[in-house]
Amino acid sequence: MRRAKKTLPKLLVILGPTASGKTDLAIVLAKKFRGEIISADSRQFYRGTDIGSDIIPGKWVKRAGRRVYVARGVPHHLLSFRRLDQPVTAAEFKDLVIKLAEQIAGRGHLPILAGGTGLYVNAVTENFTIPPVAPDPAYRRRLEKRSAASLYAELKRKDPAYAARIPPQNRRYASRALEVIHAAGRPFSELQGKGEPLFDVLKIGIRRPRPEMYRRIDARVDKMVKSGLLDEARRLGRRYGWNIPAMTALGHRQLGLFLRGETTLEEAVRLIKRDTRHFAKRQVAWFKRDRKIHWVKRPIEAQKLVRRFLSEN
RNA sequence: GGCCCGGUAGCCAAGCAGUAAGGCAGGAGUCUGCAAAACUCCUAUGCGCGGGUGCAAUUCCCACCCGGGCCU
Repeated sequence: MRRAKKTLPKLLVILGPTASGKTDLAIVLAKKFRGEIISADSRQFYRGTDIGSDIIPGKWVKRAGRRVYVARGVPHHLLSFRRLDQPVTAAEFKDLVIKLAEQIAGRGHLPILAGGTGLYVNAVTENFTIPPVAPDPAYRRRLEKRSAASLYAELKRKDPAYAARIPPQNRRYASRALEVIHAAGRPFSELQGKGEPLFDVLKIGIRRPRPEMYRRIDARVDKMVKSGLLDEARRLGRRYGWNIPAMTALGHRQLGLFLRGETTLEEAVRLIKRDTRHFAKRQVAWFKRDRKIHWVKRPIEAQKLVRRFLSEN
């Protein structure tokens, strides 16, 4: 088992709740260890969301015939590469990261996966076997018309094991399960699994005291608003409407309330802060149960961990 | 000084004799193709204070304290 691990490519993962300083830490480590950063923030994939999803400012440059986004001297991947109305799913993300990490390692660089979308990170690091059933918009639309109770009843009949694991009120989980069962003809729970590890992973998490975390979030929201978040939201709303999944992004969603005249600007900003705090709390809950994460408070601690990680062989 | 209204969790607030709705904030979680999403659970032996009347009071009565309004 230990022998098999040796042959795995190394992958450094930087994670933590929003506004915790992941980006800065990832850059420090990238510079120190010749790394390239892959974003694991599900909102940074989309073009035109620079302010709202806090995409690091940089520029596209040509390097060895490829176009690369370089910020603070470090190559970044999976930023602004997709139209807002063409969602990047967890499954697609997983495949993209595997490919990118391979290429980066091939250049002799260290792939650094940095972001706060726990599910997407785990899809890679835990090598999730995601049931190969693409979202079916027409089918989903049909399910949306039904009550949670009705969806749950059907799920209970077709996949009792999965039904037992979710609350009856969660239509989204029930819907996806039914969608998979509908397409694959097998219970959802039987199609989920984990494969052998694809990478030799070091997970580093940044943790801050709750009050500090909340202060940083409030400050960042104010900064975003000053930087033109409202214009960005208006532009995206005009172009894509307010109903596509990606417009549930923090910031754009709440400013949409204001732009549609449903609330004041002040209230919308308050809601962004509140909802971002709630989000950060959920991220913390997600990461908390991952025993593999090494929690650090300062970059220097992370450096030590990475140095040791890279010298193991 | 007199009269009136109000004082219920950190905040807003319903209840007004039968043993404390709800919302917000806060906390704890769930999580395999929407995840910055969706969803679950927890949070007042207590209703300004002290008496009284009831089998029973946050709910009725008396006095007091505090806030607001009106009057002089």
